[in-house]
Amino acid sequence: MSKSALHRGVGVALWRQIGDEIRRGIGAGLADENGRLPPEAELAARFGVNRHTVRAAIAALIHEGVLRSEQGRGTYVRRQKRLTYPIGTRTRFSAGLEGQARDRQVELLDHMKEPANAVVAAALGLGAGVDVIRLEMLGLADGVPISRSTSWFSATLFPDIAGYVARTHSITEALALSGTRDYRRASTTIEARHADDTDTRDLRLSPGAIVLVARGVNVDGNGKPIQYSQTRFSADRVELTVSPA
Amino acid sequence: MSKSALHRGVGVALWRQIGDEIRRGIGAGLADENGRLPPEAELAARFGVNRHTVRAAIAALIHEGVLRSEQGRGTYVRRQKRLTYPIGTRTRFSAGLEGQARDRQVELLDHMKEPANAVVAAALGLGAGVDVIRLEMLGLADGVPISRSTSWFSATLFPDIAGYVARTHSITEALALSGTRDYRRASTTIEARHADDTDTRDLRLSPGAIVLVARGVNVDGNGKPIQYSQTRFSADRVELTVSPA
DNA sequence: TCTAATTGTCTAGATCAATAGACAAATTGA
DNA sequence: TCAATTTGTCTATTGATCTAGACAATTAGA
Repeated sequence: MSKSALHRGVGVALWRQIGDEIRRGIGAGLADENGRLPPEAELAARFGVNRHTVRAAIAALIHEGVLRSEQGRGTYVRRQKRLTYPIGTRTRFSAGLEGQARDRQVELLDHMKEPANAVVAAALGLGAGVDVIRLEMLGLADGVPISRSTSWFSATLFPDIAGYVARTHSITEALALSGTRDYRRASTTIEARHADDTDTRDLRLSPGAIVLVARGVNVDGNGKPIQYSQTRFSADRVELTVSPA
Repeated sequence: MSKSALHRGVGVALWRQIGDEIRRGIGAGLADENGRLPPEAELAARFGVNRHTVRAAIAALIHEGVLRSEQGRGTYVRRQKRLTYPIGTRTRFSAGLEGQARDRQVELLDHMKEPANAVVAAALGLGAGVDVIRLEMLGLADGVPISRSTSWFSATLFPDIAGYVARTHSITEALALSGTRDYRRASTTIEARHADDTDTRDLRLSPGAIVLVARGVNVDGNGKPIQYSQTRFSADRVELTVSPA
């Protein structure tokens, strides 16, 4: 839409700005039909910088897993399109990405029982300090980390949720095994911020990258809150769709 | 939640990382009840950098209008809380921010008639190349730019929309004057990216800042598309809430 | 009024970012 | 096989960023 120029002396190195620009350009026709980027010399001319500066940008994107380059041939994009993740009343990780990635999977990184803090207690409608179970999860599409979420469940109602998730790799199935066959999204809040340490590690991002943060509550058929979760998405790999009804 | 450490040699200057960190810390208890930040020396110690580096970060935030500092007294936050902007079927700019800001206003920056491109035509259900009216608008809360939007309307159905918006400073009223008394949001897509030139100028951001981009279609009572819009929010000043139903 | 706390300004040196140029190494197609 | 294209590596130089230290200016409180 607007051709964002580079800014010097604003605390962001040119190679990083160019890297962000290239990432954005991918999917907007920067690469050709084979996913091949223009040669370094041409990019340098287009951005009005030295080739070494473009090379630094490309090196960073290669490190992130966005690009891959071959001597004598050129530099190629690893994945062309951004995923679209639906946010609606009936969001399920795997079903939402169907048709966009061959392999979709939820991995349980960690789980623990802990007393609910004020926010979690309020969201789940529990008294403060009541025991809840916290799950740390990673969502993957074709082996690439897409989302990193933290969820809380009542320890009384879902004592075995962690085991079920570990076994089935699915929240929907784990809830079904716990006796909750249906659930829906009651509310979602979305914000954006720079990636922090946890994000860069788990989502394989570089510092300065953007994460979308979605916080929300899932309720059962009777409207009773069963899950509070906070999910971080890589803004480079995902966009969110708010589906009506 | 996680104490994000600083990263050296990653293309983002320390003073900018610290600036982002301070911005995030505001509203998470970094400033005291009077909006006063810890002294520079303490911040420098906390981040493990020289005081001059913290000063560079603060200088940038002062330039952005986030902070204000007084010699001998300390450094203060200008606005403590982030606004919450609701995204739902019945989103209206002014009503959505009611109670969060005293003064809310929509300003028409520019308008023109132009042939619809493929995306706009598809969204509005028009043939490609049919004339549409494009409005460039700025949303303000208490004089601070909050959102920057571009909207398209059918030129046949809403020939005078620009004049009505300029006069009433309200989309809802301009549509009513055009004969459309009710409308609702059919779909919204949300993504996050770094601010580009237009964003930094109109929303008074610094490069490297984050914008939330919401794209969506409003339809009238019969489900007929009447407005396609693309709105950019400053992620530092706004969070989005997805309201159900 | 004096002192402590705090922000503002200056100087000097060390490290990182960007430019410039040259040439090597690999690939492709004539 | 040869030439053109493209990525990979090296050296050297200039400007931006970060550190270190010292001291001035302003404010608030004892």
